Amino acid sequence: MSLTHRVPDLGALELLLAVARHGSLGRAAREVGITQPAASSRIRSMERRLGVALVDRSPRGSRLTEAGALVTDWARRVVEAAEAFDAGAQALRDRRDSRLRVAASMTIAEYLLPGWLIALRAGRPDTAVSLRAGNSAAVAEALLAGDADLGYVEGLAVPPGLDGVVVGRDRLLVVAAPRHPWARRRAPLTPAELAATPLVLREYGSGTRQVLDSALAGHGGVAEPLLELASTTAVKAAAVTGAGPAVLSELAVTEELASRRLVAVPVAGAEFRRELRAVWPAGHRPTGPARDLLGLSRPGD
Amino acid sequence: MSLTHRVPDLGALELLLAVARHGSLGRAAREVGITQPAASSRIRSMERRLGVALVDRSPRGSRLTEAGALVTDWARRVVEAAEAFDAGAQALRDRRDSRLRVAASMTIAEYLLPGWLIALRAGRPDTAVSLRAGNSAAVAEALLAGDADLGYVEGLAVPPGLDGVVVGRDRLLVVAAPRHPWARRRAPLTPAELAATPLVLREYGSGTRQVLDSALAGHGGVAEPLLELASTTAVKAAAVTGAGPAVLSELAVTEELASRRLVAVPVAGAEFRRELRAVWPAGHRPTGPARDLLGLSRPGD
DNA sequence: ATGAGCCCATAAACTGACCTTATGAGCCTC
DNA sequence: GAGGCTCATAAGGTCAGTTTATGGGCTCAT
Repeated sequence: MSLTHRVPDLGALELLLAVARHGSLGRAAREVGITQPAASSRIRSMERRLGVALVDRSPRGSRLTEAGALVTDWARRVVEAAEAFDAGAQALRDRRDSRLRVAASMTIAEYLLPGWLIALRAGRPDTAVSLRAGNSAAVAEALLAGDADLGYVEGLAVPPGLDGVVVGRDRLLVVAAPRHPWARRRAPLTPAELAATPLVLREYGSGTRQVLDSALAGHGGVAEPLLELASTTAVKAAAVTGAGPAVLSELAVTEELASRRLVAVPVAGAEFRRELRAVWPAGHRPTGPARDLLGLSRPGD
Repeated sequence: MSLTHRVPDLGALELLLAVARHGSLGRAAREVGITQPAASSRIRSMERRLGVALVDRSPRGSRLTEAGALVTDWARRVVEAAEAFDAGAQALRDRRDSRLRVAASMTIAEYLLPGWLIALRAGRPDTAVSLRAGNSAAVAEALLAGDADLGYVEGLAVPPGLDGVVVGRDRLLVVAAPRHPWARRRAPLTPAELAATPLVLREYGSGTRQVLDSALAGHGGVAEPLLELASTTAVKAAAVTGAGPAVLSELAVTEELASRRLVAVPVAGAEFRRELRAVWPAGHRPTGPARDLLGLSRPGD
C-alpha cells in the first residue's frame, strides 16, 4: 500500500549509509548501536522489500552493488531531510530557558535555519536552541523584549531599534506549470502584465506579499488573487497542478524548478530581490552561542 | 541517541500531512488506512517525542498549531524525499520485462528521474518502469541493443546512432567552503587558475570529468586532483569541510548553496554548461509509456 | 598448516511499538 | 434529545526488530 510499506524506515536507511561508509556490516552495526546479526537481517529485509541486491557480501567485507550505490544516494537525501526535521524540531521544543533563543521569519525558519542548526550542533553539541517563528514585527518585538537573542528577518529594511547584517539574498520568482502559456513565452513579462493577472498567493503572506505589493505598486497594484492559500506548500501544489501562476520564494521552489514541475517566468524591470538579515537589538552585538550561529549563517566573513 | 529515536517514522509523518490536509484526525486516519484511535495515539506519541503540541483538538476537528505548521513543512520534505526514493527504487526493481525500460546517466538518475517517475505514476499508475544507470556509452549501447526504450544522457553531443532532444541544462559549478579564500574573491577565476589548482573530483567522473577536461584543455588541462572520491556526496562532504574546491553539478549542490554551506565561485570565460538530453535509437521516436515519460521530462512542448 | 581474527549467516527467544475493537464523552444540528 | 460528528481511553493481538549463541568461510601470521 502506502509509502511506509515500500520505503525502509529511517533506521534502516541510516544503517545503509553506515555500510556504505565502512564497507562492513559489522562495523556499520556498531556505529548505529546494534549488533551484527541485527544489521545483517535488517539489510536483508531491506533488499527483500526493494527487490534489489544492495550489497555484495564477502568474507572480507561488504561493498555496495551498483544499484546499492544509487539507492544509497536516494537514502541520503531522505536522511538529510530527517536531520533537518530533527534540528528544527529540537529547537522548537525548548520553549524557555534555552541558552540560545532564536526568532525567525517563516521562510528562514522553514528552509535555512535547520541547516544552520545542524552545523551549529556539529560544532557545539550541547547548545540548546529554541525557535520562535513569526513575521518581521514579531521578531523585532521578541528581540526588544529580551525574549530572543538573535533574530532573522526577510524584507526591505532593518526594523527600527535593531542592528543587522545581510546573511543571504532571496528572490521572489514568478512560477507557472510547464503547460501554462507563460512557461513558453519568449519575452519577459512586464510588471503591468503581472499586476493585472490573478495569481495564486499566500494568504498570510506578510513577507512575500509585502515585497510583491511594493514592487507592483507603481503598476496598478496586485490584482485580486486567484487563490489565497494557507501555506507555501499549498501554493506550490496549486501552481504545479496548473491552477495558475504563483509568486514564491526561490528557496521554496529549487526542487520543483530542477525537476521542471514548475518553470520560472522572467519579469522585466521589477526587482523582486529581498535581503535576508540576521538582526539584534541595536548596540548589543551578539555574543556566545548567538555569535556562533551568526557566524554560521554569514560564513563569508 | 540517533535520529530514529528523535524523528517520527515515515508513517507518522504521512499521517501528520494528512491531518494538515483534512483538519481531522479521523479523516486523516481513513486516508492512510488506519483507524481513528490509532491515529490519535500516533499523533500523541509524536507530540510527546517532539515535546511540542502539534494539533489543536476540538470537538469539531483538529487544526495545526503554529509549531505544528512548521513541523509539517519539515515533515513534507522528508516525505517528498521518501517518495523520490520509492519512485527510484521501484524503477530499479523491475529489472526485466518491464513495460518501460529507461537507461540514464548517473546525475539524471540520481536527481531528476525520481521526480519524473513520481509524475508518471500519477498519470499512469500501472506502468512498470525499470532503470539502468550508467555513463553515456552504456546508455547508448542499451538503447541500440534494444535493452532500453528511452535513455537520458548528459554531455556535449548526442551519441552516434541516436536521436534526441534537450530536456534540460546543467552547469558545472566550482564550489568551495565559505571559509576558502575563493569564496571571498571579487574577480572571477580565470580558467588557467582553475586548471592549475588541485581540486576535489569524482573518481569515475565520466560526465563531470569529461566536460571539465574539454573546457580546460586549452589551458593546460586539469591539474592532478587533490582527492578523487567515489560518490558525488563524498565530494560534497570533502568540499564542505574545507578540503579544497570541487567541481560539481548544479543539481547536486542547490541545497548546500541555499544554506551557504558551499559557495559558488564564478569562472570567467569557460563554458561549463552541458545539455541533458533524452535519447532514443535514430528514427524510432518513442511511443506508449516512453512517450509519456518524454513528455514529462520536456514539459515545455 | 594451524590458530587468530576478521567477515557474514542462521536459529530461537524476548520485547515493544503499533494495530484493532469496543466504548465513552463533548459539541453541534435538526 | 437523537443522531451526527469530533477525539480519548482501555484491553488484547500481531509482527518487526532485537539480542544471545553459534557456525562457516576467508586471510594472514606464525
